Amino acid sequence: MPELPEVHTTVEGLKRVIIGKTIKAVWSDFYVGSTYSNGENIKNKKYFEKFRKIVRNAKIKSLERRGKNILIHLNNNQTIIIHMKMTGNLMFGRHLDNKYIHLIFSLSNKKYLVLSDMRKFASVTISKTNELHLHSTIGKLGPDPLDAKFDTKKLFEIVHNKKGAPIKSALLDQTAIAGIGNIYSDEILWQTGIHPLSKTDKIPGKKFTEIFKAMQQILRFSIKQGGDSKSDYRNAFGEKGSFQNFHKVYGKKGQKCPKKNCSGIIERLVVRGRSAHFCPQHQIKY
DNA sequence: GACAATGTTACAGT
DNA sequence: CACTGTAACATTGT
Repeated sequence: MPELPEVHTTVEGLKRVIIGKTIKAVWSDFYVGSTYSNGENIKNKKYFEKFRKIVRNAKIKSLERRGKNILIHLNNNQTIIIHMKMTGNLMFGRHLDNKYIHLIFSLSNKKYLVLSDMRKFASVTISKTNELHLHSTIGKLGPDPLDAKFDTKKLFEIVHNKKGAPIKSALLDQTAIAGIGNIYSDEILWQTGIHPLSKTDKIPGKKFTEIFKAMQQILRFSIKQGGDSKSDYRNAFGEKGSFQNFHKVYGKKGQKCPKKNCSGIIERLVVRGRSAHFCPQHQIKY
């Protein structure tokens, strides 16, 4: 599913083809049959009509990723905010070959920007560009794991201070660190030998150097692979990524731990309602 | 027809 | 108050 590397890949792909284009028309059936009729989201028909008026004839100025959100900045001080959630895919010019498309922007070059979403969990909202910091989710996002200003010290301050919380939950908390989801949190903890239920304030300080390194290395490696397509992820051009071929623990329940000289069998447990995959042999519970 | 999938949030609990 | 855990919700394929 789209986490930081997948959203990054989508945004970089779209940058190449939609910047400078004008949005000529917008179509959506997201609100059809939706129970979300009062939401601040285009699943609410009234909100969609307002959204359509604002974006029509606006020019796409730039694109940006914040956490797992795609921001499309327009030239009228408005920014479209798209969160793909589990099965969303934002793609360029593929509106005819997919029955899960629920949002279409017609662009000035006769091409299309489309949002495909089998589960229809995606959210699409709009905000004034200079008021993004007030947006309900964007405004609360923690620092980005790949931000040049982010370092081990900051990671320690943020995560170690979440007293009592399991490390798995802390990594998934978008207000703490923005962009890590279930796949990458499992992989980071496997790599660093930390049990997902370890309390953040019990993990030794020096371990955070390892966590920081693993976090950046794994995310960067996945970006190089074009993201993870174990689930439904496709990039802006409908292509799969290949990080799923390098999973060490995610989705590997019952299999032998791939760490050298480790004989553990991968287990799965539920933390904060989410599945956590780990090796009970080499991942230590602090 | 129950269940699973995951990010987010409302709410209950410590 | 500050913080965490839990349940529920969005929806549909299996």
